[in-house]
Amino acid sequence: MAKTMALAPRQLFKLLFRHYGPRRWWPAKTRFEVVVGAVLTQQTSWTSVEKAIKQLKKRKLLSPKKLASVRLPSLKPLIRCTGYYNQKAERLREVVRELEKRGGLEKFFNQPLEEARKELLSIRGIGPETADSILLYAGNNPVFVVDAYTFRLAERLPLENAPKKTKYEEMRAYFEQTFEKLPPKRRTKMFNELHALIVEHCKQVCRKKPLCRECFLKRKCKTCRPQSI
DNA sequence: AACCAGGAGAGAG
DNA sequence: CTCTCTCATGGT
Repeated sequence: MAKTMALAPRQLFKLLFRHYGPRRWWPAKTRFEVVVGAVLTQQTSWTSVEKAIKQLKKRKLLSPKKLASVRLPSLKPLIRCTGYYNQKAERLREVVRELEKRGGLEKFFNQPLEEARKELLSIRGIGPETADSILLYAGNNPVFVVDAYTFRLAERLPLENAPKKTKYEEMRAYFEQTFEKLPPKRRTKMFNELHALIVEHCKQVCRKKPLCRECFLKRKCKTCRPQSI
């Protein structure tokens, strides 16, 4: 009976946090690095992005000014390891240019949240997930980031009353609503951890260490089934 | 050796 | 609005 019960987002957070502990995201030193990483990590593993970031640092290109004016032939080989490097080189530079045009990140986040989101989404190379990643992890705004893992988890757990796949905005609203009574600072911290926890969990259960539903819920199960969450 | 990775954009219907 | 294709390298 208990194993067919749908889970609420709060419970999900509790279980994941208890199991994995704080994630300390985003793995970057500056807000600008968050932006660069957010673009490069699209459909790509983070380890590849780390290599690319390292390369950019080595070439002293990891700054708004430099990246805004770099020539594509110089940029492409450095981020080649992240895949889609032709697109990403062009789009990454464009993203940096657009943000510089608006006076830099400091000034950019000094505006209403919805305005910032709208502007981010208007830039080529920034879709909903990347925009929200930047808003949350670079701007410390109380925004929940939805990714492919989130949809998968919501469907397979399942999460109670969760929206269907492909409905990004609905899923984001679903998570944000469940914590709406908390103060903004607290929400920011929650969303920061929850998204990172979902990523960590799915990376493990979907590839390396299969963890069945029983394990997930109770952390003690002798009959792990193949269908991991 | 297939399959997936912390997506996004463009085009078709 | 909802599919479907494309972009591409790197790890399991």
